[in-house]
Amino acid sequence: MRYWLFKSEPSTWSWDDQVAKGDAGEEWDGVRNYQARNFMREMAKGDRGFFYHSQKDREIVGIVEIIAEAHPDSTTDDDRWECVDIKAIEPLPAPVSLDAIKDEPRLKEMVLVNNSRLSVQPVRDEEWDFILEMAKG
DNA sequence: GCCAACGTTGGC
DNA sequence: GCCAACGTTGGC
Repeated sequence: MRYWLFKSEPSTWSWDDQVAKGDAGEEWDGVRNYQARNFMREMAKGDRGFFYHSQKDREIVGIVEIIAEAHPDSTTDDDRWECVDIKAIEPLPAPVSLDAIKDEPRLKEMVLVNNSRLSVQPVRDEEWDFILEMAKG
């Protein structure tokens, strides 16, 4: 299983919105960036991802699971753009902030730190485990 | 609210 | 196919 990170501005689509969709989940649509799309094409059903609130909050708030692999994005007729479906699994015991991640030398290679504008990104196994430890406090 | 970084678009 | 212009994202 691989790990990922999904970034969303909470005023547009928040963790609470995602939770409200339940097991039915929701398309991660609206991505118009090739790098992000390519990562979504690599995702497999059952992979997991962090749900990150950008802008005002800047913290990882929950865990999601990929429930449908890449398919055409229903919000556009442009067939270049695809998306996966994800569902909320559980919130983190405590959110892990961008500041905390940046303060942690073991996470300095994270895409989140080095390419802040990429909205869908891979997370290494060791990064995933370490962030979960941080969330447990 | 500003601005740096970056990706995309389109003219040539 | 290059590159300038432009638009968008997101941290600060």
